[in-house]
Amino acid sequence: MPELPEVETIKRSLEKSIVGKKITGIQILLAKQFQGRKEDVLGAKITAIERRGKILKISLSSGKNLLIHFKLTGQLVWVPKAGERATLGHPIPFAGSELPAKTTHVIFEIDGPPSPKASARQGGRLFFNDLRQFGWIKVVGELDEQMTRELGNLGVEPLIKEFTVEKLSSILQSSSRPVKLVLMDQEKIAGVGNIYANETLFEAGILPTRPAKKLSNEEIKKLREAIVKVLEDGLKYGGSSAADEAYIKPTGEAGEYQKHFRVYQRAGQPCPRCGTKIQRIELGGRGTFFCPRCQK
DNA sequence: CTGCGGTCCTGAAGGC
DNA sequence: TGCCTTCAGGACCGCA
Repeated sequence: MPELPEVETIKRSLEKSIVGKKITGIQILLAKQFQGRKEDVLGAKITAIERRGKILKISLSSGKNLLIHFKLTGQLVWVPKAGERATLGHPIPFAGSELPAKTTHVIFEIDGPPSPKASARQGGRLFFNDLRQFGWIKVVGELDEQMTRELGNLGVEPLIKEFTVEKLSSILQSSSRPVKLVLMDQEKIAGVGNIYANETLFEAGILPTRPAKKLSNEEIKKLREAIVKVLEDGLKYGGSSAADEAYIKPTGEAGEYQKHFRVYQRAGQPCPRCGTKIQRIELGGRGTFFCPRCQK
């Protein structure tokens, strides 16, 4: 499921392939997943791509932005126009299957400007696929009501310097909820979901059920380092494409971070550190994995 | 503030 | 074989 490292990977990939190009067409195959007016998007140039928490923001020359939330199974796949693909040696689209797929719900047609550089002018199609249909694309203006609703309440970005021990400490001290739920609260820390919360707590040696405000200063310090390390690892491996996950990069390639899971979806298997069986419990309705010996 | 259950949705897995 | 039930999960909503 796209969390911070996955969305950041998507962002970096699309920056290379579609920034500077123009949206020349949109096909909306499932209306509920595209909220806004087509006219605000058609004919606009893509000027920038950013990420805030788990949300992707595509800025347009029209002054509007496309906000995209992938939720559990959303994907963006970029397929350059046939013919030019061979020239670039582009990887296989959509893990080998045909697009549009049954799960394709929105298609953007994108053309590049005249340019001496092949990759800069190459047009193609950007497919928004979403098996579970929980994701969404919203057209919003800078600082408008929708934009504020979606982005305004997000918490601190964990990979910027403002995410200090003091900041994390104040976040944790304000809640008696289990620390894992606080890590996953988007209004506290933006971008951490179930996978990275589980892996982070293993890395820090802290039980997911511990009341947030009861962590010691030493534990808070370790937790901050663990959050940063685990998210950066996720990013290094291009995100995680686990067995039950739909995440792929816009090139159609899988991420590799699932090969480095130490607790997530490893119930019953030995802890990589001490060999004790990894346990699974439910916390806030989510599968929660931990080593009962390494995590205190 | 906190937790709980329901909602959206589909494919996989399990039961018989 | 085939039908039926159960379940996972990000974010949100109503309720206790």
